[in-house]
Amino acid sequence: MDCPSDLFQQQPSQVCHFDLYHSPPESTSSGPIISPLLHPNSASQRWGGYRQGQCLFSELPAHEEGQEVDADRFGRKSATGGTPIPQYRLGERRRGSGDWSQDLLRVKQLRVDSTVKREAEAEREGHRDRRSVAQLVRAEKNVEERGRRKESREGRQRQRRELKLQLEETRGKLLELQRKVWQVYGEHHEEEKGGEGDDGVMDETAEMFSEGESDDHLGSGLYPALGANEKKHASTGNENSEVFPETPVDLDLDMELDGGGVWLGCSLVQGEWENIGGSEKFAQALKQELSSAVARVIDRVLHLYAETDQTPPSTAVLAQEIPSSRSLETNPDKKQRPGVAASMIEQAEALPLVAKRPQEKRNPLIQGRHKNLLIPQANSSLPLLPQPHLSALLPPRNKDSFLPSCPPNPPPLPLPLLHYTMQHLFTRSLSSMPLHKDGLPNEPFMDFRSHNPSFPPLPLLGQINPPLADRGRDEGMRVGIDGGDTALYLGPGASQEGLSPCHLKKAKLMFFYTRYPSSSTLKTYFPDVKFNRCVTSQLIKWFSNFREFFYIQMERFARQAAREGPVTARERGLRLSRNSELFRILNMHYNKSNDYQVPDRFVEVSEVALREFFTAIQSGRDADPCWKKSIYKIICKLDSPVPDSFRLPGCPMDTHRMV
DNA sequence: ATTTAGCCTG
DNA sequence: CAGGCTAAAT
Repeated sequence: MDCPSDLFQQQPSQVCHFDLYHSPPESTSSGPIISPLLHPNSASQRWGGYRQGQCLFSELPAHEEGQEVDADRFGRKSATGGTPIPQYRLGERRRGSGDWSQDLLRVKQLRVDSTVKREAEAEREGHRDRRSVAQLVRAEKNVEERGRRKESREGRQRQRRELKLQLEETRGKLLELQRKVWQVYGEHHEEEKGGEGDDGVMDETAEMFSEGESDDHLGSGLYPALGANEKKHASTGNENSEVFPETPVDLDLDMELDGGGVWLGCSLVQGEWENIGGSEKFAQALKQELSSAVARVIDRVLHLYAETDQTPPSTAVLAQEIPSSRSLETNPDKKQRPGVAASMIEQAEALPLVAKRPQEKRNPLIQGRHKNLLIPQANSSLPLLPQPHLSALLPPRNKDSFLPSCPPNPPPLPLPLLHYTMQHLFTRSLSSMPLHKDGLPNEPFMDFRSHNPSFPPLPLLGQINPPLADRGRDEGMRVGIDGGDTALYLGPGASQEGLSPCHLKKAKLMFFYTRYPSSSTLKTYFPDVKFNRCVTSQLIKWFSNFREFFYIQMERFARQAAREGPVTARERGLRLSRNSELFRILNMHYNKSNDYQVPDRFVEVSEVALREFFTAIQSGRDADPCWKKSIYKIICKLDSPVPDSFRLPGCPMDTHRMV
């Protein structure tokens, strides 16, 4: 199956023009952008029917056309409508309603009528036909004049509603998609190990939508409640009955759920992510698919709005659709679509940040093999966190292989900013999915709680609106923002080609947690960066430089300690006090503004490094040209998960440390 | 062939 | 911190 984004691009013509009177009705049904993609079996049919209805509406007053069809088929009902039926036909009808031959005649007559009408229609389109009966044409025209005026009002409203509906439906689809993902993942998860994470996925996915849009019907507590379906059905149905009472839109949710091919069809085969590395694949695929698909859908719908209806009401409709109940700083950069786009962006930006706050629990001390004799007991609470590198766990080029037709950076669309915002929306939500149960560096919060107790949690603040963050979290998987812990997110809100000083700062802070981030980790933690080869290697290089500095300092101080007196060093256990010169230097380097509290974990890792250097030097191992390698090996195993707060764009700031 | 670590240099 | 380079891994 093709990737959604590709399919989107294959139907650009559907969304371009939106002429109420002249364009073929197909152009009005640009709405089902995503439906056919996600549910190729059901959606096309549904929308086919829908489209037909629209066609009737667009070209003629619906009742008129409908009755003409009826008349053609049954003969009888023809004269009851508003159709300008010539007098003789009415007379005919009175005469012999039961007469078969009369009926036959009438049918013939009606056929003639409809032919005439079509000709009139053609004339309106500019193809004049001399043979048309002048009377009929005139009558027809009168009706049409009236009809058109009505049409122009109703049509416009209807168009708006259509779009609204389409948006609604799209949301519905996506919710279902999320739901499906949850199901699939949940099953998979239970089969495999059971345990943590399922609800986290659900939360994330549910939140992604419930927070992002009108809360009234898609809101809190949606998952995994079964009521979600009914809820959505109800709301969509109501809107439908208001707009198209005769054609309720059946969302075919059950069918879709049974489809089984939604995600697996997106170039993901279940077996592919049923192993450790596969989880990451799956998360990546999920991100890619969802972000591109939804962003495009929203873009297009908005685009249609902007194109077809620039009058204030459209804004109102959309605003109504997506109540921006959050107080936000207005973002001056994002005004390219005043009203519509702005509200969308605001809404997306206002998404509560997914802050999983680490629990302040001490993890068991590991007095393991790295415990040097030099180090007193009191010294080390250093947890050995064997954290295999993601890169080691992933098959090479995994990303390319499972998303063959999806470019990592989809081409820009009419509303690039919005697109970006939506990507962020999904990046934020999905990147927090607890897919890694075994504590990979990419999955911070699960392990962060249990393994990284000493460092004060780093939740988020920023644009978050607390009430939203509090919404609907089961099991305390994610702890919202609570008052004490405040880390601001500052910095760029938009995607960047290159890396900014802000990113550098963030990278340095990240170094406190991970000395050897994989490139996929980096991509996860720099969602506001447009990654390409250059940027990726630059980031890698940064960390390489950080390590270099780190190891140089370690070696320097180890040598110094060895020089100054091994005995003293042994007595003091080579502790790295926060008052020490070494600490000061490290803090200066990685946390220049000193607005972030250096995690204890980093201090512990530094101690290990210092010790290793010290003992290596003492034992003369440093004569070996590659004596450092063994140390590097040790240190690279000590990476800890980066807090979730780093997943957000911009620079994390620990306001605790503000002095 | 590509990616990445590490070293050296400026 | 970036650029160039090599080596190793993939």
